[in-house]
Amino acid sequence: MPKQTKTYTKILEAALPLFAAFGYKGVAMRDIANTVGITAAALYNHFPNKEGLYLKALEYAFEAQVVGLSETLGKARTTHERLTAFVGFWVETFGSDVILRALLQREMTDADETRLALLVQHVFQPIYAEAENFLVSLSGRYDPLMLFTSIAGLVMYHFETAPIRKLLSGFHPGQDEHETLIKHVTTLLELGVDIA
Amino acid sequence: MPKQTKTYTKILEAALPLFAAFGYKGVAMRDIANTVGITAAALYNHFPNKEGLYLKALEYAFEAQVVGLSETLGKARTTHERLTAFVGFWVETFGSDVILRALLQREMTDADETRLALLVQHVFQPIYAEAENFLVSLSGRYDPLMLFTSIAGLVMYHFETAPIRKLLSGFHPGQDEHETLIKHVTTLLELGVDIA
DNA sequence: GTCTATAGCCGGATAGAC
DNA sequence: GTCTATCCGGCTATAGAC
Repeated sequence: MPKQTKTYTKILEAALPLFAAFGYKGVAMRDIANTVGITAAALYNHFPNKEGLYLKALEYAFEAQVVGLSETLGKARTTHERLTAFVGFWVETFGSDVILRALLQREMTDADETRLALLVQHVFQPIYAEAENFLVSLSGRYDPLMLFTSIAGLVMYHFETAPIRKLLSGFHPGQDEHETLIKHVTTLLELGVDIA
Repeated sequence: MPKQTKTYTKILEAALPLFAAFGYKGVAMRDIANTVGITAAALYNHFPNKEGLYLKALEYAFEAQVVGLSETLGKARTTHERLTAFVGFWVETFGSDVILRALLQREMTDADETRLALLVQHVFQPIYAEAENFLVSLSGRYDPLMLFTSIAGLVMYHFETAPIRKLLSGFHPGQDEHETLIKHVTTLLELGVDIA
């Protein structure tokens, strides 16, 4: 199983959108092979089995996704800027990459031990580590991990519920624009609901 | 296909935890049948096919889940009490019912048109309709649906990320207690991050 | 490294006896 | 309404030629 062939990468890149859209069981080895332009049997020259292919595809999708957070946080001077940068990071990272977001969502619902560890190692732990100081500096009032989860959830749930909100009575397309979302979340975090 | 037999309900109740845990494709008709104590063929006396069974199971799980929200909101006198009640509603409804939450999560990632409509009709639209006035009264500053999504996300993302957070460095078991979560979310909503 | 062919298994669904 | 038996299609994975 040579790892650095061009085909190897082509397979991963063909597999990712499929797994993201239809899930592990929803994708057949034939589907991936067809997309690449080879037969299913040829896949086994590069990967031991379907499970192995999927795992490598996940790693490939997740690695090097967290670049730039500490830079972005460092550049920002005021707390307001840093908060906006942090919220913006979530919105841009997962708002622009539908595949990454879908994979993440599927992994969270399926909750396989091995793959969750991968997800933590490549995505959540690095982000959390870089953000922890900032989170504490934001407010000593809150548990850092809970605040982390809350900010992430504020952003991510808007994406997760997008197909649902389209059907709700209060929906307006403008709600899904990145700029609007960033502003909404940062304002809510800074000012709260502002009970009179 | 008689609908009111006892077996009919027993099938749905056997199927729901299976679908919640393993997803639509992860559950075989034989699995459901075995759990009930009949054979797979017998299932077709009650449902036209697997898809039909799944749809009825979803309806069964979702209907009458939204009881009590307007009562709860009505009882609360101060805005603080109403906010706590609303957050508490999310936490209790979905925090105590793992199956309901898993089904919801799976439906949101798979995003089938027909089933999303079901979900909106039975779950989200009723809650949103009952909460809209309250949301506007909370703060005129925010778009009601965005605020609705934000509050829901604050709660739900803590549940969704539970398996992940267990592996993160800042984790502490107390973070998963309902009381802690309610307090965290309401405080965050009322006061924000409190930038000095 | 890719192909064709196929083994072997599993899952949905039906037929027909009871 | 449930059973046994079975069909059929789809899927993973392997064997072996090129």
